[in-house]
Amino acid sequence: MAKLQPVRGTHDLIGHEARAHIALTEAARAVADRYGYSPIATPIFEFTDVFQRTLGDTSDIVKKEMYTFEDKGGDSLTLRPEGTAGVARAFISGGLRNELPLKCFYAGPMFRYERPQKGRLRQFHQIGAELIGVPEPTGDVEIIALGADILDALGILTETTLELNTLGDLPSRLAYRGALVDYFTGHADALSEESRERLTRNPLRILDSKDPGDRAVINDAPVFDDYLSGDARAFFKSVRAGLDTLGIAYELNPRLVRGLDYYSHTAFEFTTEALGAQGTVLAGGRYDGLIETMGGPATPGVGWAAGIERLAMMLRDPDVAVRPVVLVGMGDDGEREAMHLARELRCAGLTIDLQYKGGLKRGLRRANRINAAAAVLIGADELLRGAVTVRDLDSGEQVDVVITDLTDHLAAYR
RNA sequence: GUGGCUGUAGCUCAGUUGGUUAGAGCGCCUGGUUGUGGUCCAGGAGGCCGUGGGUUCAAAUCCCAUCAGCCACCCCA
Repeated sequence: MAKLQPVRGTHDLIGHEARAHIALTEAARAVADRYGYSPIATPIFEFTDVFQRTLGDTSDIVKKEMYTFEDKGGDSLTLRPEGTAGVARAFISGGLRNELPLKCFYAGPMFRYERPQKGRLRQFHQIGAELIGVPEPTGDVEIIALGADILDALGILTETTLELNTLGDLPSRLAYRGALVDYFTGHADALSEESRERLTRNPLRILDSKDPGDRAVINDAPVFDDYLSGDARAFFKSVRAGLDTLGIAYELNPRLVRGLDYYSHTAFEFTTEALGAQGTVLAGGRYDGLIETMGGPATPGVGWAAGIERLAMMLRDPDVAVRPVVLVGMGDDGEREAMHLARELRCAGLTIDLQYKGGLKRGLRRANRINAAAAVLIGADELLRGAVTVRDLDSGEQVDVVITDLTDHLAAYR
């Protein structure tokens, strides 16, 4: 802490950046509203157990990325690294089992102790949606459609690719996992060091390895399709058919593996080339076993999360801030009247920027800088007549306006 | 957590083989216009050269450490 600087991997949101985040979140929320998804806000920290148990002891998040600390009461707490576990916990502790299906949308900060780089921060923000209590593939289709429509509302759907895979049901996955471990163990000496580690942690990940040596071994590895149960295969087929019906394009990616243990069946990611190494923009899947694992009633769920910073990087200058009208008062009487009028006009729904101090020149210069549409000049001459001067800052034209007509006159600038 | 690149004014950057008061553009402030912006002209403020240590008569420049940013890996949003 030599100099006053933000904690590594955190970032201040200032000005148009802050505005862009809010606009983006609200645009997404509006789409979620139309899908009937209600807002939910869970705490940004939970008992460590909530994440440890649900994400799986072998996941990177639990192993090295959690912000965990002990509070003054001696409880181990963790800043949430993702949103689903908290929602699931709220579902259980709030006794919402009679409210099914539960459809919710959230937005807020997440925390992961990672090495930061572009598109990856220690505190970042996500929007997310969860659909709890719907075991049918229709639920998967809806949740994916919601994600696609939000990306579309933001104008970036066409720059993304929807990748789709199935992780099968639990029996299928365990059988396949076992087959993979057997196979790769037999070829362990040919595997990279990293993949040998993955063998115990998450064997499915080996399939996604970029190591050339690994690729050769992977080519002859068992194929998941051979281990998929009939039910799991039928489920996946329904999901694909639903997406086809809605005209949502996707690419099958058999190597798409989710990092968190609680996923099953459908896994999907909207990815882009535009963001470098961090290509995943919106990702999720089905988590049928999660709530039961946490000690709740067996309840299926499906959902996704998207990184707001990553989405924001894909938007092109969405600065659509309203152009204000600037009020410039001159002299004591003028400044007092400006303050008074500012409040009246704001209450009337206009966006008003009050010039607090300084003369006309400075007021106009500042008006120009903040891209104001018009300036209202309030000085002694005008006040004697009960009027003000309204200057259009684009044309430079000025007109005298009686104060009682000002609100109506400025309607053109709202 | 691993490897590579980078760090000079609010921003983008220049700074010659180490050499005396560290520069430019943009932005900001003031004046030219005691009540009229954007253009133009003149002037001004603003830098412990990321931080700490070392080498040297002398360090923005060389060495080490550290912090931060970027890129790749890992992983993920």
